[in-house]
Amino acid sequence: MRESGLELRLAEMKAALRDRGVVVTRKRAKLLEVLLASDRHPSVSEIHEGVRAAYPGTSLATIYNTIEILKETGQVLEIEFSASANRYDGRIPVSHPHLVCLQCEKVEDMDGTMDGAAQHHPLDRVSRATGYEIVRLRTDYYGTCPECLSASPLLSGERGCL
Amino acid sequence: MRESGLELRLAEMKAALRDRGVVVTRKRAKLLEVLLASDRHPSVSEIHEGVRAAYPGTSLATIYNTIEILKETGQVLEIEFSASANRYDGRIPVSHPHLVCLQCEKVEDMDGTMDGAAQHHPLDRVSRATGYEIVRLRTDYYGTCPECLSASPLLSGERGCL
DNA sequence: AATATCATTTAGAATCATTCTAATTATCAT
DNA sequence: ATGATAATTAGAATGATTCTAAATGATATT
Repeated sequence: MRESGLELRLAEMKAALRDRGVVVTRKRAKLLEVLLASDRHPSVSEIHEGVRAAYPGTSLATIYNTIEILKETGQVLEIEFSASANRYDGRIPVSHPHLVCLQCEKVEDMDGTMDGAAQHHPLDRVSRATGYEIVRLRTDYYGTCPECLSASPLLSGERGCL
Repeated sequence: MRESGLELRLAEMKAALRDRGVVVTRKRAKLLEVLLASDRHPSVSEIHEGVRAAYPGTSLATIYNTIEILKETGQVLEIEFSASANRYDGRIPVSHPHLVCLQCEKVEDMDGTMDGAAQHHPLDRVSRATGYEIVRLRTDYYGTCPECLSASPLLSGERGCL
């Protein structure tokens, strides 16, 4: 995503918070920046560290609180894991596929050319077909990333820790 | 799935455990039965209750231990949730799409005619395209099931607790 | 049958991410 | 300044899962 895209996205998130009636405090603004700063899909504690770099006193609760508001306003996509911390995508806050490395816990967006799943099964089509009111879709591929594969090729076929 | 299919599946799971070198104790056999008994995708505590109905003294640890072995042998599919207990699919232990109700926490297999995602993106095709060694795929649709919708139609558009 | 061995099972403690709580602090309008 | 409201905090509580060390059970060998 281009720089301008990120700027736009940042403005969008701030606007969404304001519309929601909450103040975009300096800590919250920093949180948004940290969230958008990388494509790493950071966890709450990574975000916490990032915010604390600027505002050392920041509590974990503030991160959780703000993430909760972002979730409620549809401004962040939560990627849940039961065996490790949840990860957050602020750049693209709607359902889209990911690649998850079970060794290093990297979470990547899957290349657009591959992301057929979301296209083939738009939420409303599934809603009509099933009678559910579908609000989101999770499409994630789990395995070992190229870096981890070359770091220890023995990993082939094993299973990881996520 | 027909009764014979379940019997077959049960035998398959027992064989897999024996091949692994672990004993299919009565408690473990009961666990497998409970796991296969419904299409509810039970949680560990539901399984625990089911096993305790037959063997009251059974500890939670036994359920977790055995589920772990089943996971390692590819005999159960773990559907992870961070906000509530994981759910387990012993009937179809390979990646396939689910419908998840955010209100009542029901987890259903998605009808075969809809499950295009797994077909369109076989794991090895994604592996080739990404350089990952993909071992499984998660494709789950989240929303409100028809029963919950008719129970309280106001739910439309809200978000749930999962 | 007695014993040694090894897997299984157990209760409870430990862990860890997340949520909750109650008190404090900051902000803003009057 | 004052009062009201929101934001933030530290720490406790929660809940699913994992770990631990001891107890039990089954099996094979003698």
